[in-house]
Amino acid sequence: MNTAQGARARARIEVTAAIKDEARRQLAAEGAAKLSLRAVARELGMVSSALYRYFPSRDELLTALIIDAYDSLGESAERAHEAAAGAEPLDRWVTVCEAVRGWSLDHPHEYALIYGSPVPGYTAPQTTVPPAARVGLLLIGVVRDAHHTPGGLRTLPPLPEELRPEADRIAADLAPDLPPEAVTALVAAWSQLYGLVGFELFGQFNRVVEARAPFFRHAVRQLGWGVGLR
Amino acid sequence: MNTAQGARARARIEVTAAIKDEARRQLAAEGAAKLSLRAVARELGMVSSALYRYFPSRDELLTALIIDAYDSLGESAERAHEAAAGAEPLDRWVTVCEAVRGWSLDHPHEYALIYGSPVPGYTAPQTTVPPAARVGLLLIGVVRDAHHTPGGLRTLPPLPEELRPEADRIAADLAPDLPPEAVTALVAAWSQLYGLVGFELFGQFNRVVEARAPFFRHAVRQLGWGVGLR
DNA sequence: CACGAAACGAGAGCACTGCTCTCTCAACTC
DNA sequence: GAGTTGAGAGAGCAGTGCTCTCGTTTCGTG
Repeated sequence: MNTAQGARARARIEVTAAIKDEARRQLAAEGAAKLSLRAVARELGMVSSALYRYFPSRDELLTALIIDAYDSLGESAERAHEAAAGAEPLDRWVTVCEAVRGWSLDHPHEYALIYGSPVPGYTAPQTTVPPAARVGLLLIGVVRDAHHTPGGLRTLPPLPEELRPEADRIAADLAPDLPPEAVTALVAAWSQLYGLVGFELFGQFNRVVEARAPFFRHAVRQLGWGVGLR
Repeated sequence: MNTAQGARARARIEVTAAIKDEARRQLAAEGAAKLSLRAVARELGMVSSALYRYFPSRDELLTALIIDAYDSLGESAERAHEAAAGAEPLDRWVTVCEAVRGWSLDHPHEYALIYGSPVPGYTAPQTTVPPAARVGLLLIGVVRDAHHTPGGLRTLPPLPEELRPEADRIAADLAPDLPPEAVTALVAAWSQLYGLVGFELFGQFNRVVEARAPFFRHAVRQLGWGVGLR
């Protein structure tokens, strides 16, 4: 049904893609704040106003790039996970984390776009939620696999009283089959993973950590251990 | 010697402060990207070009704000630490972390300025390093105190072979009196703290974590436990 | 004290930005 | 084939960072 679309519709798809490609190029080269609609249009041989036929505003273009970035990151992580299919859960956990780190080092500006400060004045629409969840779901999957495997998860220390209801709620939302202690630890570890990546990427580790890959590997292994993997 | 400075010099100090204050106001209101030199000048009743007598560029203004932000955060954390002087190390650790979170929630745009994506194309000069280190030094201090206290630190799991030299180097740089396992865990925990804060601040926890304070408290307590505190 | 240097503020101007509006022309629909 | 819709061009608006020039004020020094 798509193949014999009108010439108009096909052109629209192509131009839209070309705009995103060029925008991504500029994003990679200069960062989000220097992404200029006019420059994109110029590079594509069009005039800036024509671009508004495809994206109603600069923010909408950025949203499109954000979604693509989440998907690109998610796909990287999922591929790495599949490639490690046979391994121990803890090793798969480390593999996924390293894929996140690798993608981030390869796409620093796109990382900044999705996990750095949200572009000021800009709040991401709901559309971005599912792609954004991919890495998280992957990590949940690793822990769930471990849980349903002989040996299972370590027993984690009990949650403090004040956190029990919240932990039950989070667990019910994300992974009802896992113990609340593990799900809570998982959410924390998920965010902490991005602390590690962000600090490396944004220079906070400069003159502090030199051998970044081994450091990262060790840190995320500890993180995995902390959610109950062995 | 400062009191009888020339009228010119005193005026310069005042105007410089006024510029920073107004810039901070705009930063808090709108975020870094919408901080406009012209708007600052306008608000102060000067013309934009006059502002360049005080800051050679917008980036330099931002740098000044970054340093102030680091200092403001550091001071918050230090004050909280002092207020908890008598407590157990682990409790002091949690207190410092909560002070970081509190300051960040109160100053989201300043947090974004220093720990979010670096303003694109911009790399912070060396001047920012000492203020940026304050929170880190505080955390090191807590762990060091614990180490030199009866009971001391937990014995941490041994480091992997590949990380030993790096861990020794980091420990020698930051805290030669602490075991390398602890210093390595400390650096990781330091970055992970900002993962937790950043995710809360930038909306990644929306519709996932609701009771943020208890969640955070628990997570950083685990973090402290992970560096050897008990 | 007076004079020249330095600091300061104002204003005009440049090149750039996101975005809007109007106009024309080609493609599609009925 | 006529009418509707979508695409691109161009001009224009308000805003940005930054530079340059030009009087004025202040200051250190001869």
